[in-house]
Amino acid sequence: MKSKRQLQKENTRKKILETAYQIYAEQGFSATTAVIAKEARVSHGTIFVHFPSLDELLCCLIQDFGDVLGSEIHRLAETKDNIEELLKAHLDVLARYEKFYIRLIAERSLLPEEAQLTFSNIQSIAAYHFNKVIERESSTIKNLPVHLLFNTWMGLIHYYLLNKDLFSPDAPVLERYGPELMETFLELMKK
Amino acid sequence: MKSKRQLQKENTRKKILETAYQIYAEQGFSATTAVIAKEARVSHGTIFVHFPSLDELLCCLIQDFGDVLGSEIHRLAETKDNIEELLKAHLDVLARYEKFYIRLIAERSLLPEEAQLTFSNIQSIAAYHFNKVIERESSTIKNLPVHLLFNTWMGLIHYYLLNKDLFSPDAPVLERYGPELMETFLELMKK
Amino acid sequence: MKSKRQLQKENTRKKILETAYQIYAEQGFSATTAVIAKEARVSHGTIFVHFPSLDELLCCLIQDFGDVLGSEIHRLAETKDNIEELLKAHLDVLARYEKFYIRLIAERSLLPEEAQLTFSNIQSIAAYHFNKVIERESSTIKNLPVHLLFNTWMGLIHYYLLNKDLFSPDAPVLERYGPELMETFLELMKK
Amino acid sequence: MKSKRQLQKENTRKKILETAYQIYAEQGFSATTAVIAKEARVSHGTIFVHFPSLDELLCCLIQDFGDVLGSEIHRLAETKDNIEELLKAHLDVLARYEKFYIRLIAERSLLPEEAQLTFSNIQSIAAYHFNKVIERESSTIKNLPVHLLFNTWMGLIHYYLLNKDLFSPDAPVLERYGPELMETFLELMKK
DNA sequence: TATGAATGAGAGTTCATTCAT
DNA sequence: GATGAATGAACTCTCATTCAT
Repeated sequence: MKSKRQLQKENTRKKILETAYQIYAEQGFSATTAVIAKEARVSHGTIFVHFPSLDELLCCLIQDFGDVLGSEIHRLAETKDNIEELLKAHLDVLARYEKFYIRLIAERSLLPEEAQLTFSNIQSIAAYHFNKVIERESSTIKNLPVHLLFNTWMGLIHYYLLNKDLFSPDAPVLERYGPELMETFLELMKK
Repeated sequence: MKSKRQLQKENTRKKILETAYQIYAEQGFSATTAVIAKEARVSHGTIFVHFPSLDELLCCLIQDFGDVLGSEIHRLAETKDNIEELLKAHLDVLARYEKFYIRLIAERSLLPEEAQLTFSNIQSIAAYHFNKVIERESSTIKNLPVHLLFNTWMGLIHYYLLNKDLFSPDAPVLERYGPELMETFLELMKK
Repeated sequence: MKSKRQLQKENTRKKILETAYQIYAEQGFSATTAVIAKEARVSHGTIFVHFPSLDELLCCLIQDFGDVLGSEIHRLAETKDNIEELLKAHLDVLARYEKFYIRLIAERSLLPEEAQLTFSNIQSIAAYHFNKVIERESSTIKNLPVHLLFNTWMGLIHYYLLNKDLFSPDAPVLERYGPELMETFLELMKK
Repeated sequence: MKSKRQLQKENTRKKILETAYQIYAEQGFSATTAVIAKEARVSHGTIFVHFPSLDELLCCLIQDFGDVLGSEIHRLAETKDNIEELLKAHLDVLARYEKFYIRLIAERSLLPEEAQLTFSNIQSIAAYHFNKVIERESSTIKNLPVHLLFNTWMGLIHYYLLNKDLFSPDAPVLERYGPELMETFLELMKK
């Protein structure tokens, strides 16, 4: 059982991470620690009590995000045994975190290297499930290296995410274009 | 006829733009105006004589870049009447400007909104030629909306460009993976 | 008779002072209260339970140090009745606390004024014994005001202590140069 | 011939150094760059236009100071051929820069290492002249290693400088005690 | 036209101190 | 009495922009 103090500390840390998540999703990764602190209603110094540096905060945040995203993809993907459902699940998960995910892929170069790696690892979970399902359905799918199929899929959805302002400035992109993208990709893969 | 002064001025402006292009290609768009001025061998203030603000410089630079890229694509694409050659031409052009182009798509969020739009317009030229060729070859190509085919192609190559550090940290990505990407895409499109 | 709580409290206080002594000896007086607390295995706040402010801690520490040093000098000096043995005793005592003593004279300006005064008072004990012995041996010693002789001696050893990094970066200075300094000083005083 | 711009720049740099000199002399080396900027009537950023970092400012300042002090000592010492005059000259020079010199020897440990070395080198100039004169007068001086004589002298005056608050809180120490110290030291050296 | 020294708002980070637990 | 999370003022340093020359 946790003491009140421990709970409060965890709360503050969580609050900072959640606020950072929102602020970054909204303003991008050039948002300042001062803004995050203000929005989280903690003092500026408090951020550095919980995270020794901005880079550390970013790493933790993205690590956490990666864990959540990865495990959600994993959980949903596990029960899917056809490619269509898998892609749908993938889109569903990304749609839920769309705003932040866009910032992540759009501003990756601003992030500390460690965070970049962390994020890179997320992809491999999706790739793993993709692989598994593709192999099973290989008879109806064009004979191409799996990784190229996967990268085409990733490229397609990232392209729409990165160009959200063109495709769907106000509403979430994946909500609007997800089905279309899926159908396109399925049709392309088909023998 | 231009006075000597005017020529000199144009020269300086050009020098700044060229240097900015190189510096940004090398260091990304967080490079400072001071660095650009130094490398261009002009004073720091001179930059602001020619461009009222950094954002203006970025807009002009990307405008210029867009014009060059657009017209090069246009020039090469005009003579191509099959999809394969067109894609090859597209890759060739992008390969020539790879470093800067990557920065552009990777750090687009750092750019002023106007520059983002400017750049967006570039795509339409490629799209136009893509459209034209696809329609001609529609008999052998899967029956999908052309813009989705185009976006799949763009997504694929952008995905490799954006993840250059993973796919080809040292050598240019398009040089190494271009053919493979093209073949993949052609195979996918095929009926 | 003391309650358990009182004993505990005294213990903690002592622990803090001892740790502070070691940390300051090692790192100088710019060491932070957080470091001291950590090393003393008490919470950061505990320091301020025992000492209302950092300055107060410093004053107590230096007061205590002064008391120990003063009484040690006094104890040893009391039994010495010739100048040579007195100086030797003085050096011996200082050698035992060399590291901290150096910090004290080297970083005196960082200390609260009160601590500076406290420390100043230490000197007078040495001066007192010096005086006494000198007067007894005045026949063989140059006819100079005693305080000037004493200050010359203090100056000489402080000079070596303050420039330890030049004279003896690794080994204790007084161990290495003490005898030499003593001989020099004795020879200088001699008629 | 220098342009107005160059003169102005040099002026600002000089102003910053002079102000830093005064502020440090008055408040010690923990004075902040903001205070120096304010007192020098330049913006805070200007300091970093002229000196890339605080450490660099300190190094330049102490370098400059060392050069001035060293050459003054050298100039005055050159024409002196007896020890008495030499010591008087030494005291005269130090007296002129007393406040800053005290900070330098009192807070040496706060300075960047490079500055510490710079300062150390200053001493050797005094030592050189001391050596030369002592050798000439060796017949009347006690037979002791010259460096020990020199260090005794340095120790003596540094001791009075470092304890200015005890010996002469208001008036300059060397003005008040210089002659006395000199006489004492001469008497001690005498055979 | 070109210069570059000067500006100043704002960045991340540190740390003695407080106070609810 | 002891805790340690939270505070916030103060620190050094950055950089697009200005303007007298």
